Amino acid sequence: MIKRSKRKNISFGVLCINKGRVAAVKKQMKTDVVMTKVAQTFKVLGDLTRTKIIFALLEEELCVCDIASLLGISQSAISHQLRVLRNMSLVKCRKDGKVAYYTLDDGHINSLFEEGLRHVTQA
Amino acid sequence: MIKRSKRKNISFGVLCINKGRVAAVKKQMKTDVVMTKVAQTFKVLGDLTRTKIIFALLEEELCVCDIASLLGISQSAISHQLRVLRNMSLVKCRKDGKVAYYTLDDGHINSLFEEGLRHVTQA
DNA sequence: TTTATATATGCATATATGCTCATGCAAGAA
DNA sequence: TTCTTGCATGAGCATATATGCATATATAAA
Repeated sequence: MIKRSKRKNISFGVLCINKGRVAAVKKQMKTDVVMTKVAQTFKVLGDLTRTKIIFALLEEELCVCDIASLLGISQSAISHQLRVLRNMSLVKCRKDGKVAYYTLDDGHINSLFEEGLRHVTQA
Repeated sequence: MIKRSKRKNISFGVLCINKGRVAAVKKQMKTDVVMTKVAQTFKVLGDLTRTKIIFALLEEELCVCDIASLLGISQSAISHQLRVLRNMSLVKCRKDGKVAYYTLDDGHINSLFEEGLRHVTQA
């Protein structure tokens, strides 16, 4: 049996192999706040239901039951996800009587989403 | 007490309020396969550790322990995440002896990532 | 008023996810 | 050969997440 107790995380003792490169990257690295926001933005777009909602709202202003009908997903599920998108300020809501109409609330989402589509549909 | 048993999902019976809009969106809607790929791509980018890895590799070719050192995250965690990125063909690996060097394996990721950064750092 | 409808939301739950720990494995050093 | 090193990976755990159910809320109709 090989004893492993000696090594553990010596790589953290050595730190890294290419110190120059690591230092260079460290200089360019954004703050944790910025990186967290970037990750959060991608994460919100990283769910099939929300992806479809965004795509739909890219085309038309729709109410909750429209979206539910379009995607074949329960009103509850859509409502829950719309809240997530609202909290991220990606969609906004307009009330017309009992009906809640949703639209995109972020110009950048278009280009971001289309960039994602382009990535997937490339050769 | 109000009885709710009568209604349930009548909204699915009615289907939707704006049939025209829904039909229009349906025409434009991509296939589930495409939408799933889009969502998966965003999901992979939607984790802080992976976001940082991508950013780092945008700047330099790095080995596993470089990345671990740079981000202050264990070698194991980095390795696990690199596998995720490998499985999505977002990074590729070059072996130099015991050392595994990683680079980005997808030109589109640059623009996608920078679009995300732009989204976050806007006013 | 009472009833119906469109949406929102708290709770429970099943599944997914990210990390640590331990260890496997391959390449080089001793 | 044996030991060390850099990386990969499976198991287990703790947290996160997406959805269904039941119900609350608000608006409108009857």
